[in-house]
Amino acid sequence: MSTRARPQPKGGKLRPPKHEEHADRRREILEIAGELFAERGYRATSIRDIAERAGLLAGSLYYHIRSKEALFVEIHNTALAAAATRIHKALEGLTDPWARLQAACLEMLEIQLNSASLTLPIMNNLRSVPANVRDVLIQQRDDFEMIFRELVADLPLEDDIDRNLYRILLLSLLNSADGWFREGRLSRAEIAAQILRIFRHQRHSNRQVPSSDKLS
Amino acid sequence: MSTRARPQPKGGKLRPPKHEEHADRRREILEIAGELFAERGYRATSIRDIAERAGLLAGSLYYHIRSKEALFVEIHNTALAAAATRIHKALEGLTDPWARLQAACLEMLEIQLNSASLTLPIMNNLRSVPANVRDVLIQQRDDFEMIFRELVADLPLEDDIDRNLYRILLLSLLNSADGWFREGRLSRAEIAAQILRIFRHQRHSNRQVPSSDKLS
DNA sequence: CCTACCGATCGGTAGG
DNA sequence: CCTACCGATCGGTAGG
Repeated sequence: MSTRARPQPKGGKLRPPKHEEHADRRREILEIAGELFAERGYRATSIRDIAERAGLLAGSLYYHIRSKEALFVEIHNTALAAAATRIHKALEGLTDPWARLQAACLEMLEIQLNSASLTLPIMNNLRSVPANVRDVLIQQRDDFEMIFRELVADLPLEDDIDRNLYRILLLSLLNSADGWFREGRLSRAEIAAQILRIFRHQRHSNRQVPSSDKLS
Repeated sequence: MSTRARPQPKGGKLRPPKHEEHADRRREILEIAGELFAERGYRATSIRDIAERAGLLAGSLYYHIRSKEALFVEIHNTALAAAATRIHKALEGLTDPWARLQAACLEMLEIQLNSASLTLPIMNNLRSVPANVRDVLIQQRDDFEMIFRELVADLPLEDDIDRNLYRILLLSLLNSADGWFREGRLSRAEIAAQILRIFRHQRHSNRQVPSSDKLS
């Protein structure tokens, strides 16, 4: 009777096993919860909001999840992993360090500005999360930042630029994109290009034209 | 009996009038609430938290404030006004556009990283605020951004840099400073200098040497 | 400024 | 997955 509302294929062969159905339902719930957390933040999203959107009652959610905190941590991890995969894919085949950085920035923008799927912008907004949970999340974010650490390490930056701060500032911009982005004026690709125009500093020349500059 | 705990000067002349005492108490409450909002965000700060820190009971707060929302709006306004004043003061006497920008950045950093007084970093963290309140706040923030609009307008930037986005990115960095700043490694002044090193682009030359430049 | 309370909502649980 | 709850906490109010 729990499957009352869902159409069932007649042949037993076509029906997936129970635990698979259950895993699907769980994934569905994670996705819904992810959207809500991304839209409203941790605290402003109630367990009842999630349940309602998933079509069940608040108490029933606990058949699928252990707690609100565990739910959030799992979503955050999934989102980080998905984001890392997307960025790695976006870098495939690119060798020029500036081109690689620009591609990574663009992909980060797409990720942060798309709250539609599990690959979502929860990376900010951590202040609404209980302190104990936040500590776990921040550590996993550090792992994720390794990608950018390597990207920045490859840049031919002037010596007086602190690469650590450079990376932190860049990531801070990208992670808070949904706070400052306004649809319409500039495309995401144009914004990525602009960001790179600002962050692009080379040891000797500032433009593509390698000429006309002398060393320090 | 409401003044029971506070020492009272004997002579009537030394005691401030009732309405002044009351205004003092109110200011005290605003300051306390401001710190809490800055630390925990709007939603995570309860009226009872504020009351406790101020030494009274939750219900009694409503003798001083109209509502939690009104309290937050008032604090936000006060903070923005104080920040604008501080930045204007920091710019006094400076004429070089890059020096002015750097001074403004440093002052913004100091403001954002100091959650001790009413001049505090509430500018971020707006997602935990109810939507209707947020709209009011964002508009007043726009007024505040005018300072940076002018600072950026004065910069001798290359033509292919979008000054609007340039300002938005810079402000986003500064406003989220308490999210990425780590005490210890670099001083605030050093960070401001680094930010300027990144955001400094001139039409023809990239260094301080004023020579060897021709006008466009 | 306190006492004493309101209705609403929260995360979570027991028992089926 | 539902019914029927729990204790805790929320913003806010009445009446003094």
